[in-house]
Amino acid sequence: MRITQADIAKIANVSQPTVSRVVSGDGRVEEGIRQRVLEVMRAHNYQPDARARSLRSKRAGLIGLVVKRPKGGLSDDPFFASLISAIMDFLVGKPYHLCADMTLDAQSQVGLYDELLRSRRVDGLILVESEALDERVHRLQADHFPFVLIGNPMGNEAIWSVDNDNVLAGRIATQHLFDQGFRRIGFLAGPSETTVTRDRLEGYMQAIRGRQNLPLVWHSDFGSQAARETTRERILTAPNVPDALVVLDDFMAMGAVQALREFGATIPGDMGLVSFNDSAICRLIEGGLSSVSLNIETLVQTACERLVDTIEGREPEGPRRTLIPSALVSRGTSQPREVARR
Amino acid sequence: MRITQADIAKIANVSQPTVSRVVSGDGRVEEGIRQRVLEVMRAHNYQPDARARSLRSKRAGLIGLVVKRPKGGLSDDPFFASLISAIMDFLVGKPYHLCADMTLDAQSQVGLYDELLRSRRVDGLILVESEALDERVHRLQADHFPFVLIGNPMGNEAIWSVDNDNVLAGRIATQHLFDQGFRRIGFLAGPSETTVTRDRLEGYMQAIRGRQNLPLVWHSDFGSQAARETTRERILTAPNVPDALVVLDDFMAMGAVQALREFGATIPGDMGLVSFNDSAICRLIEGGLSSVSLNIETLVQTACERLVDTIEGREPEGPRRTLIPSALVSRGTSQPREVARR
DNA sequence: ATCATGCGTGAATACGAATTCACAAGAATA
DNA sequence: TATTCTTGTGAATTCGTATTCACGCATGAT
Repeated sequence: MRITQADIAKIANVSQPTVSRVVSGDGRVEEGIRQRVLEVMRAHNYQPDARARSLRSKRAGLIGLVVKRPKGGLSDDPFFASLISAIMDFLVGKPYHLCADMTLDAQSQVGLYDELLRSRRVDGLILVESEALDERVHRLQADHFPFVLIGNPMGNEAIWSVDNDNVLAGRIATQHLFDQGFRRIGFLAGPSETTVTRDRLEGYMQAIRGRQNLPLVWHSDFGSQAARETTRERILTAPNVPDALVVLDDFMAMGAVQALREFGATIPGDMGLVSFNDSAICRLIEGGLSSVSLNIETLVQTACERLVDTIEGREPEGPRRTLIPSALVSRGTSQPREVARR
Repeated sequence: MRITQADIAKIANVSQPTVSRVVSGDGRVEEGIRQRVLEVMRAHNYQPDARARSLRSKRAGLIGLVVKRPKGGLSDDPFFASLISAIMDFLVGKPYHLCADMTLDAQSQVGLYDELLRSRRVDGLILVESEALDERVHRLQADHFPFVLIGNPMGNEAIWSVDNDNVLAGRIATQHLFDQGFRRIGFLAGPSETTVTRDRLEGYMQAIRGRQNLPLVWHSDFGSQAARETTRERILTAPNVPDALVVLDDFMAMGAVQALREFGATIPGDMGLVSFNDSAICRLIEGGLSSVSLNIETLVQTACERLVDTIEGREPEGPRRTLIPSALVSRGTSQPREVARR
């Protein structure tokens, strides 16, 4: 049998509301009584019931995270791991817990939407989506439900959203290679329909403007093996082989590294490399892989602060659309050619 | 203003309990009335309130996951990523959501325990801990709270627990190297006080029994760089250099690969390698890194099924302590020496 | 015809805490 | 002394749903 406020009240010879006042720190309780109640609570190891509390006070203390991925599609995704890790970090000590859900298809999306939001299970939602074209978003807006999008809102300025500034990241990566003395810079991209490819490629295009006449772009599937094959069969055999590559992510870059090694090319002597994400694998090769770090902590912190502000009725600071700048971590694969050659 | 069962009842000209019965699928409602109520519910877009429901019916529909890690300590941990991903996979379509929390220290542990369990926020708990010496575990047992441990219960047979069979994994890895023709097999381990090191080392010891007189064990810190230094400075300079290494995890193995390459040694010609976890990085080197796969899906599925059974009042099948067998994924670093040499 | 049975329904209550409201007792003011 | 104004407290109500209980009606058995 559970100890309730009513039980505590009876034992301490006060009324249940008084116990409630003590629990929630309402000042209007005489010090003597307060102490007595606290004592009884401690003695009986009382713990308030979150459900009853939330039913009455309209605060669930839960923040939902919804990710749309195929089954098993998260385990190898370092972005997701960092994301959820950063959210959990952020929430430590705050009066919210993380409620994480995955959906497979549009069908279960809507179900989850009802299940999580309209049933008032969570106070707000973090949506992770590369593009916010979803019907959900409209429903969320129509219902005035607090939510923040991590990803691209497709120009919808009414949505609170946070994203990595992938255009900037692409520019930084390319610019860095120019600065290090590389002159024919190529881009090893992912599938052209993905936002991340589009954005980083856009940054690359901006950076080469005026410095390199011809963009050198190759599209490949994700993953190190696909990138390795593309590098071997299409980049290294191209009529105009670049002297440096911006690669869409660390895994693909590692594939490129393999292909270059097999070919007998030195890095960065024959080919400079910069990739994105700055994941743990960047340190797995001699000298390290230069990579543009995504600053996921800041991204998550910004998103969470916006969301919590919205939930708690404050107007969040800053613009609705926030882009988190990236910073390059320069390692061996982008050292100046002179240095690399001596 | 929210639509409640009472509202629906009034509109459909029935009583609130009848609406409740329709919602929860209680059969004892006349078909005509049921249809009318359903119609009104649809027309007004009714969604039950999870909080009220759970207050009354004692079911939160949440499963808690508690991980003890330092701040930021999850983002680079592929085990954790697979774990949480597998849990989310498992829960898709089931009447439970995942509530994930991280604690930093023993202090916040207890707070979280109160916050999650005793406040009845979650129905059950998944504890991820290498060793269950925690005070929490005793409290969980004392309170008869449904929970399952992922990790080592330290011989406590009263606890439902699931773990990778790391002893078996260590044996498999070592055995495999013997089978491939290696004869002086070393073990590059992590810090000796960690359970994972102890268990896999135990498997190694079992496997070399009778086949190799002397165990060859080196302890190192976690991470590729520490492993690389250990390999370079202590293994490759040892009086008795092994011809193959079992390495505690993929990252450390990649460090060993680096050291071997710098040394000019070929893999597996001069040194065979097998590691553990079978993470994505195994495919980042030419030929691939042989690794013992942990089968986290099965582990998580077993743990979750046990937990859900316990929550729903059924006695879970199988033994309290379950060990999930691992399977070796053989790749280039453990190819037979003859093959490697021709 | 009579009585046990079963079914569908609504009134009432439970779940546990927060909040509203009214009402004491005491202090401060006129 | 009579009248406000505090201040602290408890009775009652609220949140939205599930459950218990009792009642009325119809069915079937006797």
